[in-house]
Amino acid sequence: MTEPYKPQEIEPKWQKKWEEDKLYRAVVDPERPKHYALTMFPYPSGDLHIGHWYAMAPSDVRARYMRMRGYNVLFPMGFDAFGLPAENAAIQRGIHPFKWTMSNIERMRRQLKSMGAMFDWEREAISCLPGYYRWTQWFFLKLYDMGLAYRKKAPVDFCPKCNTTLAREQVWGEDRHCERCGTPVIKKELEQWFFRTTAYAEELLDFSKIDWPERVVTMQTNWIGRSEGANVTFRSEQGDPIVVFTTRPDTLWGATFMVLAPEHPLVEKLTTPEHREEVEAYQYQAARQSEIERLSTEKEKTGVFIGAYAVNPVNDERIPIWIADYVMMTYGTGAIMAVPAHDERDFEFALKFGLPIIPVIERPDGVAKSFVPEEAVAEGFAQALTEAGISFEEQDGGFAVTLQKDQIDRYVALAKEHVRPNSWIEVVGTGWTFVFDDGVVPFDGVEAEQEILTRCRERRPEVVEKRTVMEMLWDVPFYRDVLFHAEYGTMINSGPFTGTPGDEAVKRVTEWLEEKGIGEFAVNYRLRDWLVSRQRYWGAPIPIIYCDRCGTVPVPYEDLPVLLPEDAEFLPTGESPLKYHEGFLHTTCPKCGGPATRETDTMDTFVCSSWYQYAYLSPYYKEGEPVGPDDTPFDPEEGKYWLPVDVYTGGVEHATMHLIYTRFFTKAMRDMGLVDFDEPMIKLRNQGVILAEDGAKMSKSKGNVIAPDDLVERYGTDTVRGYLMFGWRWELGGPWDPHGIEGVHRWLNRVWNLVLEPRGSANQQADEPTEKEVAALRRATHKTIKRVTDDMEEFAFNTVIAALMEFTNTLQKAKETPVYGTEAWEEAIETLLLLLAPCCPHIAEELWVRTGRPYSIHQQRWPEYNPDLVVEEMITLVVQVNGKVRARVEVPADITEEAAREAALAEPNVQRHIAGKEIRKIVYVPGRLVNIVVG
RNA sequence: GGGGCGGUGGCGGAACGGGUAGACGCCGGGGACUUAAAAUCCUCUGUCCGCAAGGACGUGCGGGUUCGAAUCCCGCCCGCCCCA
Repeated sequence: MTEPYKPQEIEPKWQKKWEEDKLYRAVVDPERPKHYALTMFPYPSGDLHIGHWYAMAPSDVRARYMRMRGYNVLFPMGFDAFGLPAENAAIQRGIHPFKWTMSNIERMRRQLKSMGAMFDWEREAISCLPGYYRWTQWFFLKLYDMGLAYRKKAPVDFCPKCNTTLAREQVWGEDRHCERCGTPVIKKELEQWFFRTTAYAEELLDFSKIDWPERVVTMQTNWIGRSEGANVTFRSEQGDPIVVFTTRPDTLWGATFMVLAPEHPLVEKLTTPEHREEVEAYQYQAARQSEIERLSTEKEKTGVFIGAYAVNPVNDERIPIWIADYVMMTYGTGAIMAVPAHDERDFEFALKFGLPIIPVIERPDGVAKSFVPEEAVAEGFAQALTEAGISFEEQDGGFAVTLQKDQIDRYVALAKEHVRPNSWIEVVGTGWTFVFDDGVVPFDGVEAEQEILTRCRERRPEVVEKRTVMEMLWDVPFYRDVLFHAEYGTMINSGPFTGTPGDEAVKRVTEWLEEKGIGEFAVNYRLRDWLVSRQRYWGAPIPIIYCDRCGTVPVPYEDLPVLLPEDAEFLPTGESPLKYHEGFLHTTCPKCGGPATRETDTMDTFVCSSWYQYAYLSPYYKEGEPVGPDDTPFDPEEGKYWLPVDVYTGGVEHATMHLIYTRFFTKAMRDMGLVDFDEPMIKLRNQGVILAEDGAKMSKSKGNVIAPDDLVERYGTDTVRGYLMFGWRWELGGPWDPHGIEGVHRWLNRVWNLVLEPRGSANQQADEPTEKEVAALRRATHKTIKRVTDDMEEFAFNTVIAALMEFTNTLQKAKETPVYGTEAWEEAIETLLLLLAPCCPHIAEELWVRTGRPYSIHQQRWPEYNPDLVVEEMITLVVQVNGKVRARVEVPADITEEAAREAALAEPNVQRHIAGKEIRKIVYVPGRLVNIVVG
C-alpha cells in the first residue's frame, strides 16, 4: 500500500525547506527578464480571512507561473499598518497601537506563510515603522517643495458638544450624530493639508499606457469628471464679481436667478439684515448634512433668498440670489447661474419658490401642446381644428391639442378667431404663445411673463395666487412633459443669439463671452484635491512646524523621521493625543531657532500605500542615515531593474481611491526625477468577493466567516489554493460552498495515487502499446499544456484546474493500458506535476522528488507544447439537417469536403430527414460540421 | 435618471473571432468492494415523450439577421456595481 496523501505533514516540511534554501529570494539579475507581480498588501486587522486568500493565492499562482516561464519574479508582501482600528483598540483596551499592530502582523505573517506563497520575506515592508514612514514624510516634503502639498481651510465634521473634530466613521446615522454623545455634528472649517491631485487631472484621464479593466477605467474617468464649459462672471448689484462655471453657456439668457452654496464666502457680505436670521439658520442645517443627502435628486429642494440681487451680464436682467444646499462649495466655483427652463434641479427649485422660468432653447422635437377648456372658445373650434388638419383629443372638459412646429402659426390664427374675451389660449412646449381676444403675447422673457400674468389674472381670478406662468401651466397635467427639457437645441429668446442652432450655440456664445470680457472657456473637474490631514495619532506625522515668526516651516529632510512619541495617552476625547503631548508639540523653529509647535495631524493611510510598491525594492532604505531632498526613497539600482509593476492584483473597491492616489504619486515622482515612467502598474486585474454560504457578505457579527486556518488544517493548503482557483470565475467571486472544496481534495488524492500507486495486478503483463495509444496520450499531454498556458495568461484559474482534472482523468484510464511506464507516460506525469506546481506547490514538489526528479520543481521550466502533437487524427463531424443535429460521424481529420458530404449523407438518420425533399445547399465547415439544407 | 457589468441544469461554472450547449466539479440516483460504515472505484444525471431507435423543447423575455445564434442587432424584464 502506498502511503496516503498527508498534506499536514508534507506542507510544513516543504515550506521550511524552501525558506531555508531561500528559494524565493528575488535579487536583481540583469541577465534575466524581470517580472514584478504585486498583490495589494493587507491591513493587519488580526486574522487573514478567506478574502485575503482569494486575492493572494491565485496571484501567487500567476507569479509562480511567470517564474517557471523564465522570468526573474519579484512578489513581495507587507502590511498597511497605520489606521484607526489600532487607535480604537488603544482607547478601548489600553493596548498601545504599536503593540496591537505588531502582534497582529506576527500572526498574519504566520498565516501568510501557511499559504505557501513565493513571497520574498526579506523585502517585507511595514508602513508604521519609522524606517518606512520617514520616506512617507520625505514624500510630503517633496510634494510641498513642488507646490503639490498645501494648506487651506476645509470643512470637517465637528461635534459641538465634545468640542472636537470627528473622523468620517465616527459620524453615525441619517441625522449624522456624534458616535459618542449623540449630538448632531456640524461641518466646521479647519486648516487642513491637501495634495494637489487636480494638477494631474488631465493626465489621469489618459489610460493609453496601461492595461486595466474597462470598469476601473470608467470609474476613474467618471470620478475625475471632466466637463467643458465656460466661467462667466456675474456681478452683485454692489459690484462683487460672482464667477459661475456652466457647461451650458447657450442657456445664459434663461438664467433667472443665482444660487450660491450656503458656505460661499459672499453670502456673509451680500445677505441683507432682514434675511440674515433665516440665512444663518439655513447655513447651520446645511452644514449638518452629508454631500450625498444634499445632492440627492429625490430630496425636496430647500433654500432661502438672501435679499440681494445680481445682474445677468448677457441681458442686464436683475436676478435674485439664493442659497441652497444642492449647490456644493466644492463643485466648480460654489455658485451657479440657475436656468430653470433647462436644468432639472433648477426647474424644481424655481417651481417650488415661484421664480421665473423662461425657455431659451427650443425643443429639438418641435412638439407644442395646447389645452383649451370648452368654455374658453366659441362654438365651432373643434370643427375648425379638424378642417385645418390639427389633431386633438377631448378630455377633462376641453380639447387637448398636440401640435407640430409647422402647425403653430395656423393654430394661433384659429385660436385668435375663437378665443372668448373672458379666457385665453396658450401654446406651450414650442412656440410659447398666449392668445387673448385683444392680442397675442409671446412668452419670451420676464417682462412678457408679467404681462401674461396680469392679463390672466384679470380673466380668471383663481390664478391670482400663481406666482409665475410656469407654475400656472404646471397645474395642467397634459403639459407636464413639455414644460421642461435639458437637450441642446436652437436658441430662442436670447437677444442677438436667437436662432443660433444647437450644435454651434455653445461655441459661439463662449467666443462672444470672451470677446466681451465677461467669460471664458473653462474645463471643470469633479476630482478634488486630496485631503490628507487626519486628527489621529496612529499615522505618519505631517512634517511641518509652525513658528510665530517664520510661519509654516517644513521639517528639514535630515531631521526625518518626525517620530511618533511612544508615551502618548489614549483618551476617548476624539482628539489626537499628539495635540496634548507636550514633548511632541513643542519644538524649535528650524529657521530661527525660536519656540515653535509641530503640526499634530497625521497623514491619511492612503499616503503610505501610494508608494509601497517602491518601498519593497529596498525596505527601510538608508535607515539610520540622514537623507536629503536629492536622495531617493529606494535603491536606484533595484528600481531601475524591477520597475514598474508588471501585474497588480486586488479588489475593485480601490478603483477611485488608492488606484488614483498611487497614479498621482507616480506622476509626481516622475516629475521629481525619481522614475522615468508615467504609470505605476502596467496590468491590473481585479478579483471578486467570496460571500458566505447564504450569499451574504461575511462578517464577524453574523458569524458566517470562513476561517482559512481551519480549512488548511482539515484539507491542506494545496486544496484550499486549488479550490479558490476552481470554484468561481476569479473576477466575480461568489458564495462559499463547503462541498465544493471536497472535490478538489479528492482530485489531489487521485493525483497522489496516480503518481505513486502501482497499477492494478490484473494489468501486470506489459504489452507493447500501439502507436495510436502513444499518440493519444501525447496528444492529451500537449493539449493540456496549451490549455493551461493560455488560461494562465488570461487569469482564468478555474479552467486551469478543470484542464488538470481532465488530464488526471485521462491518465487514470491510460494507466490501465500498455502505455503505462512508457516514455510518453513519464512525459505525461512530469507534465502534470509541472503544470500543477504553481497551483499546488507542495504536493507537486513532494511527488516530483518522490519520483526521483531533481529538487526543486519550482526551479524547473514551464513545459512547452508541440503544435504537431496537438493535432487530432480523427474528428467528430456533426451532421445537421436544416441546422438541427441529426448525426455525428467519426472521420479522419484531413477528410476532403467531398468525402465529408458523402459520409454525412450516408447516415441513416440523415437520410430519414431528407427523404423526399430537395437538397438546396450543403454547408461544410472543415473539421466541424456538414449542414444539409433541404426544402 | 445616466453609465458599466451580468442573467446558461438543483448549485459553482465551461463553450477559440456564429458551428456538437452544459466541459470540469458539487449535489443527487444506482452499483462494486466491506460483517458494517467511512474512504475508494464504476455508472447515470437539462426538461418532456418513448421499451428502444429516436423525437420535441431548452442559455431571462419578445423580435430580427443567418444554412446555423448562449454568442451578432433591436426592444423589454431582473440583479449587482459606479455616478447622480
